[in-house]
Amino acid sequence: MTSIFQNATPAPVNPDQTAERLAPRIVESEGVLREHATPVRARRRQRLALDHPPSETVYIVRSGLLGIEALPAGKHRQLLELFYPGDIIRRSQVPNLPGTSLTALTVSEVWRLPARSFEALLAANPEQCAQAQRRVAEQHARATLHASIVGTLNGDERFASLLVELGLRLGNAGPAGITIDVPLSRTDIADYLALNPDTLSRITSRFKARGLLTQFGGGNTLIPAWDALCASTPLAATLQTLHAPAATA
Amino acid sequence: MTSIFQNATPAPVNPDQTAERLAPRIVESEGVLREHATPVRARRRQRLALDHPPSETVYIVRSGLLGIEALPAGKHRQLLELFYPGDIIRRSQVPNLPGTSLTALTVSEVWRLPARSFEALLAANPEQCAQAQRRVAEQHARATLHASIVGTLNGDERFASLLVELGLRLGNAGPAGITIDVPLSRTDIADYLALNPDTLSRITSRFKARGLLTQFGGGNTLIPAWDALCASTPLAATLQTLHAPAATA
DNA sequence: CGTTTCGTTGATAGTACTCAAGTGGTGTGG
DNA sequence: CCACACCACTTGAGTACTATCAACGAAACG
Repeated sequence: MTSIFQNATPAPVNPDQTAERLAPRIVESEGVLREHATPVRARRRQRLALDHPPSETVYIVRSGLLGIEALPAGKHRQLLELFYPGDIIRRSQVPNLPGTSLTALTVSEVWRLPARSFEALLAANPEQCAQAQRRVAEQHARATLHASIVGTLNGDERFASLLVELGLRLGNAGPAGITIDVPLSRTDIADYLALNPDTLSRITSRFKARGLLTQFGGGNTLIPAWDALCASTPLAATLQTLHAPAATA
Repeated sequence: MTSIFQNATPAPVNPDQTAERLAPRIVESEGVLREHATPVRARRRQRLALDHPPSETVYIVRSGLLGIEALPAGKHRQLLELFYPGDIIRRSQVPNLPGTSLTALTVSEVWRLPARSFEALLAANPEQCAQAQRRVAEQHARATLHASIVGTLNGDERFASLLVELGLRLGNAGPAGITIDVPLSRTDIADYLALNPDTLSRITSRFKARGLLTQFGGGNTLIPAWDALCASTPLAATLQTLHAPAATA
């Protein structure tokens, strides 16, 4: 049991620290991209166009949370992937599934620029080229981890993994525990974890009964015992490396 | 039913065409990378070192088939991802799961070079920088698609999807149908599709009974009815866009 | 205040996992 | 050449988990 906690120290940050840790990344990006990118604000549930390669568009997330959704024929909606500030999004990164779209899950701000411009800018700036490669590699690792989560974990473990991810990304440490303003609806969570909404409801009920979770109105969630939550998923340590503040610096 | 076949034309190629379509990609890579990369030949089941960022290594697949495997605590081995010729592999692309390793699934040839060198070369060559970005984006799409397959499809559909993928990548068109020399063992396939080996055995028996599959010794597989196989997975059209010869040119 | 939507919960069915026994092929040693 | 052990694959029976369907309750909205 101690092995899990070694690397999975509960390190959600307060808003001030969040702003602080985003600073260096934003400064680096601003230098070259700011002049050529178009700032775009998206409201909740707004879809952003995902064009195909000839006129491909690149998005860079500045704030908020976005996701890729798909609508397989005759099946439920899927939430394939989540994007956080700093992430790079382009059409060719996404499989050509029916109903694929990029959707803002919260009020978000992104930079938009043509793929050709993006590539030209990176080619002209070695430092930023390497940085973009590392960023895309990190996103790839997250996509692979998600496949692993959905493929091998049961419902409870999947949900615990998502809570750990959101806690590390969006959590605020408070006196009673970690508070998360979860930007995903029940349906979103179910679609992301490849679970039925009914099954997810049972899982949340179980978590509440076990004291792992307390819910307020409007998606506000309190996690009283972070360590106990981390112990509920075998991948807490791995999530820590990909979602903890230090990993994105 | 016709909608599936519109884009999923059975287009496995014969060896000659395979060599032909790989040509342009290899030529482009050779120019800059060849001088700085170390050619490495790996035998079947050989593991390649995956170092962490400070001394990170980049591999570029030249021939063969490789995979990322992980050994979650108390669970079965997982095959997280498959890599084909032209793919780019580095440690930071892979989640930090226990027992993570890069393994050659067939006799393979790769180019190895330090991440710093790789980044420097891309920074110096705009054309190759853009090419590498497109390649990594394509790999990302495949990883996301795999998560979708494992998350929403049942056992039969998952297996059919893998057969379509391998048929498009490795298949040879013959008089009796498409022949595939499957380089994966039963265990490999089960671990890749997040299925139990027993369950996979039942699935293959079902496929044989339905006339979708004929097996010879040593992994040689014949698919008599490609269209029927494509109709067995809802993602045939999507697989086509990511694995058909035209997609990798 | 009625209507709609979302979340919850129970009963049931379908799917895959687990364990166990049986089968076939391969390699080794007598 | 045969006997044996060993391994991978197959197949059956029981179990666990999740999906599905339906009913109910609560909150949001007109």
